Amino acid sequence: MRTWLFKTEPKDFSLQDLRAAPDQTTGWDGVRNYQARNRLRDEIQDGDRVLIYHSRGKNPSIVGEARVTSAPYPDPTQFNPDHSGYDPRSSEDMPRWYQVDVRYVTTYKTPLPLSEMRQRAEFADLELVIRPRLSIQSITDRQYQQILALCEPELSVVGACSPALS
DNA sequence: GCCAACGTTGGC
DNA sequence: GCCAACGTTGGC
Repeated sequence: MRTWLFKTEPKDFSLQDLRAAPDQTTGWDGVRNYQARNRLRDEIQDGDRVLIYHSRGKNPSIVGEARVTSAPYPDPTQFNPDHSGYDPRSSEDMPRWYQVDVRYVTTYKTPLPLSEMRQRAEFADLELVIRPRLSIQSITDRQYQQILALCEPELSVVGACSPALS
C-alpha cells in the first residue's frame, strides 16, 4: 500500500464534507493536470492511503486521512458540457482525465501546517515543499510516520500506525 | 519542437 | 486580493 497526498480547497470540498458524504465516500473529480492524471491513472491503487491537505485556507495544513476505494476510472465531469470540468477534447472512447473514489478515515487531532513542514529538516524532500503546485503527491513511508507522529502521537507507536476505518 | 503569451494555483 | 511561480497552449 502506498501513501498519497491529495490537495483540496476546503471552501470547495473539505475533509468534513467527505465525512458527511453518502457512505463517507466521493469521486475525487476535477484533476486537470497531466502529471497528477498520470499518477491517478497509472499508479494509484484501490486500498492506498490518502492524506488530505487543505490549501488556500488561512493556515494550509494536512488535516486527516482517507482511503482509495476504487480502481481509477474516467472522471465523468469531463463529458458534461454544463460542468466546469468539461473538456471538449475528451470522448467516452478517449477519456483524458481520471479519478478514484476516496472514503473518509479520520480527522487528525493536530493538523500539520505547511509552515511547520517547511521549517522541519525531515520534510525537506516532501513534494509539498519542493513542488507545491502538484495536486496528487507521493508520500514515502518514512514521511508518513513522521507526519503521523506530529498529527496523532498516540497512533504512531510502531506497528499501530494505521487508524481503522470509522 | 521552441518559446512567448496566457491562464491557474495557492501561499501570503 | 495580490502576485510569483508554474503549467499549458498554439503560432511559427
